[in-house]
Amino acid sequence: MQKKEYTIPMNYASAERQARLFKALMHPVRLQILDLLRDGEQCVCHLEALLGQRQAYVSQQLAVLRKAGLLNDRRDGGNSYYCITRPEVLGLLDSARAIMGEAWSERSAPPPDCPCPRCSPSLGRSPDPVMFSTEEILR
Amino acid sequence: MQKKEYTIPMNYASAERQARLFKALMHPVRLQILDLLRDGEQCVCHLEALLGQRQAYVSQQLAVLRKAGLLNDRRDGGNSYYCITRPEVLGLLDSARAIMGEAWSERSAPPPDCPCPRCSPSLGRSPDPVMFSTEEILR
DNA sequence: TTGCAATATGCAAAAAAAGGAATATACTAT
DNA sequence: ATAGTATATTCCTTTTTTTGCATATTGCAA
Repeated sequence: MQKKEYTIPMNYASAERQARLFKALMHPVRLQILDLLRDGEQCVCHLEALLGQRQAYVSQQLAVLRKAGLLNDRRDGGNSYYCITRPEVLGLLDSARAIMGEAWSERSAPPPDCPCPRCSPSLGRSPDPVMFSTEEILR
Repeated sequence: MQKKEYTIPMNYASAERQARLFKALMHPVRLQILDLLRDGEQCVCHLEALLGQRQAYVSQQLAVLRKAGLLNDRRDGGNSYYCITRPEVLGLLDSARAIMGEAWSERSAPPPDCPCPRCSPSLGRSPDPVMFSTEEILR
């Protein structure tokens, strides 16, 4: 008779480390954010516009992802740009979609109304049609 | 000048569906359970022994995974056996491990002290060395 | 400096998840 | 039926997350 082998559970520390990753991914808006960063970095105002969420809210979710080590941020003047540090996580999203079924909608749309210099070099912050001088507004 | 394409976020419903999956995976003990089920179904008492956790606790975590659609249960006499319904989730665990680094320990160990018929056909419930008749115990 | 825009952070109430304990259910054997 | 074993579920308390709101910070321009 052959010696029987018994499986032992993966150690708790490893399980916790993995759980931390999934914990970062367990939030719909955070998943949307990661998905939006697929093709490269985006500035916060852009994400805000695309998601239609309050600024502080988006910033909070970004912070969660950043603290989990999934995002890097880069400051450029007034704007900050976030990008994915571990592109492998995108594979997790794809697997999740495959497992839970149902593809998501098309991935192209009309331009969001986002003021960041990259999105709207003309519109944006830069020239900013001045209609009143500070003095006029303050009367 | 080329028409610029804009990415839209995956719809919230999809994101929520995926989030539900990750939510089920965000718990260390649940990950340990899934890992123990890699090589096929196991009975609850077995899992209990391997994890060193209370029965009710293990049962609760199994229920979470079952309700998330990740586990199937099969009743056989007094015991119930759980198995993974979507083997693809194991890929998620592997990816998570790869992303979070650090391999887990060896996967073989001495037999757990588990009473289920499969583990210990001799030991187990079945023969059960009878030392007293019911009458004797009840006096 | 002052003011404004972009972004981040702190705080508190509400919601959700975790974990313990008791109890319920289902089978088996007597 | 009765008792015992294996497993599931319910209830309750504690801990974490979530999320809105206010405020702080940073950079830039007037």
